[in-house]
Amino acid sequence: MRIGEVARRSGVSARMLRHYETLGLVRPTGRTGVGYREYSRDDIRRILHIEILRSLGLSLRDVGRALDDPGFTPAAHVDELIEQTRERIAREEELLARLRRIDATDPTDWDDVLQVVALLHNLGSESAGKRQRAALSSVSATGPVPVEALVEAVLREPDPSAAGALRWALARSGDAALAPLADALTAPEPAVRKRAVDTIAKIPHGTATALLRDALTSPDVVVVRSAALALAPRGVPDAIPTLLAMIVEGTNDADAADALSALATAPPPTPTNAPASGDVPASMGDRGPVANGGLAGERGLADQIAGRLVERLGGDGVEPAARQRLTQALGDIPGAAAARALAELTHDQDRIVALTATSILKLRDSR
Amino acid sequence: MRIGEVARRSGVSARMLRHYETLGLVRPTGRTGVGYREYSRDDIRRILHIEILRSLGLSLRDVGRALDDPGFTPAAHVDELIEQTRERIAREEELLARLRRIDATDPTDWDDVLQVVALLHNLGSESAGKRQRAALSSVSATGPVPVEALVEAVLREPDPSAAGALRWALARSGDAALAPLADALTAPEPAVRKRAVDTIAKIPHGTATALLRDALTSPDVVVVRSAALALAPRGVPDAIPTLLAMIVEGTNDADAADALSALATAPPPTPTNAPASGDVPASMGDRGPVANGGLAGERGLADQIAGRLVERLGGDGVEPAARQRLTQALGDIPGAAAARALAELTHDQDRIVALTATSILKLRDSR
DNA sequence: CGTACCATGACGACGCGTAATCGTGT
DNA sequence: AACACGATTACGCGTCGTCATGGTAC
Repeated sequence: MRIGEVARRSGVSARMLRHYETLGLVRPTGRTGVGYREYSRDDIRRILHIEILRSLGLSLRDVGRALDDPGFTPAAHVDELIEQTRERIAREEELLARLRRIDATDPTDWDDVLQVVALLHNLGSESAGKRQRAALSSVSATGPVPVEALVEAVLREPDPSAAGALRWALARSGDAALAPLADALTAPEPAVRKRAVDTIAKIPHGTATALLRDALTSPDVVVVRSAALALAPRGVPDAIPTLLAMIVEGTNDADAADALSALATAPPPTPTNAPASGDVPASMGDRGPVANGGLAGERGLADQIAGRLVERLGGDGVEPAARQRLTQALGDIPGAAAARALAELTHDQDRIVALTATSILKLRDSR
Repeated sequence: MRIGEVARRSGVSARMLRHYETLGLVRPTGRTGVGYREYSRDDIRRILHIEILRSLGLSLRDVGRALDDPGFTPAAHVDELIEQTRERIAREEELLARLRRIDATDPTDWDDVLQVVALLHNLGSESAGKRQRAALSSVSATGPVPVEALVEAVLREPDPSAAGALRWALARSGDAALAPLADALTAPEPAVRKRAVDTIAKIPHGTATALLRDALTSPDVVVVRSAALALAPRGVPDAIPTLLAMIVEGTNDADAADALSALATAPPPTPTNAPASGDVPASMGDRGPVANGGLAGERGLADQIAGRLVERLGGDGVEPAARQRLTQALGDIPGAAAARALAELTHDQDRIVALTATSILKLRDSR
């Protein structure tokens, strides 16, 4: 068979058949009188073998060794090919992830692309300072910001300052961050779940509030507590049971008491995404209770919270220390109901509780 | 800054910096008196930009266009890069799968590799005939056989002949096939589960029998029925309830009756992997009941089966057609208990049942 | 004077298309 | 004489290391 037909039937171009010959991979059994190559059936089998080995990723040189050098065994070489392929796949996957990130920002020109890549690179930096600066710079970037990348960064950020900067950046970038953050609430690692809820807590939109309310039903107590602390200043009463439990158990009870107080004085929740007051990184810490002079506070809600605190104070099996924490929390609740309850507590059987109530009432009167 | 320092700080070799220059990507702002390249800060920024774009998979030519040609926008190009990357990944994944298959066969020389690849190729062929021949050839192959590939092939094989050949090959290749087949019993597609159980049914080893017994607890009735049909000739009485139900419901009732009969005459199950009688593809169909002249059959088991059939015959709400099927099944059960039950049935209220019992008894006597 | 740096130019590797030029089969 | 096929030789693609040869900074 001459070269053209071999090419057609094997799928290897005549060019490559001649090239194989120069490399010593196939030498046609014979030549016709005028020098045409004549391929035998064995030659064609060999060509097929070459193609098979090439399809496994062997170079032409290695194909030659595999077919002719008995010392060149497949055992180690196949393992090596597997390892190399795995590495290539890993690299390509990484590249694909970065390309997708870039694509998601819908860049208008290559400068946008460069900015995004630089940002991505800095977010993955070893230095916490660099990561923090990258987060801050993302806000002032001219082009669009890869929100998902920021979310992933904040979820793995151990440094508090960098995490704060990332949360601030995400708070400014809108609702797009909420979907991936919601997913992270069910992540296998508890630390990631905590970071997720703490990040959602920094996003002012109404959708974030709804998400936090969902988080109250999480099986992870840490998530539930953080959600409750964040929901209180937003005027969501669903947080009350968790906050009460925190005070009773003494876990983060000071924050929980602050939150209850904030809830008692907070305006009712805004249903849609209304931006919050603070829009600069200066107020990056936890927002304290909003001091609005009791003008807009819901009287009914404050009295209701006071009632729930009193209920717990009278419950069975509540430890003395817990009763004292509850009394102190009651002191931060405005309104007549709280005042009345404190007055009664001045005659409490527990002397410390009674003293606490007395001194709180003095402070209240002097105010 | 001269080229050496730039190279050190940017990670781009001096060779490549000069190459970039010939391509017009970077031209150093100036040259010293003797012609040394002098790079400015802007030049270095540009070099970093080049590296960033290259890291995204752009060719040097495209990098040039991206940096200098305003008409070359990223929108379409990034999408294209994503698509190309995806394709490369898909190809590499396929390659990796094949390499792993090969590695699993532990080839001693490249001829083994070639055989395995050819087999893999033919197993994936469009032609059912080729697939069948590949399956048959796998048995006579000198080297080791990629059992997992055979399993995957049989699980997706729609052609009965090819499937039969694959099952025969797997029956000869030992227990290695059982693990992946067991996994396939819980596959999402019902057809795959069916093929899996039918394949296990063709493997004679004791481990396969154990697996079939597990399959009796599957939530998939189809799987349970096939398992029961396969277990009966192996002398496993656990199959009885399913077989009875099949006869009552009329689903595959002839096979179920045969299976019960085989169970009544079969030897007790061999606990370890004893090869079955047939070891050639001639007996590729369902094995019928083993005619051993009633010498080794368990008398007790036959009578027990007869009892269960009679119990069903007397049950409430059993349709006439079902009672007739049960009677006929009873006819295939040897032993005194069955004979006695048939004699009683000749006076059954249902005339058809009575006639059936009568004619069966006549046949029995004439035998 | 030594050593580290710089310049330009060129080759090779990897797999393969393409093409120019000349000869054959039918 | 036309036309498909063959042979040989050679260039180019894209990225980059490396080597050779000669000059320069300190």
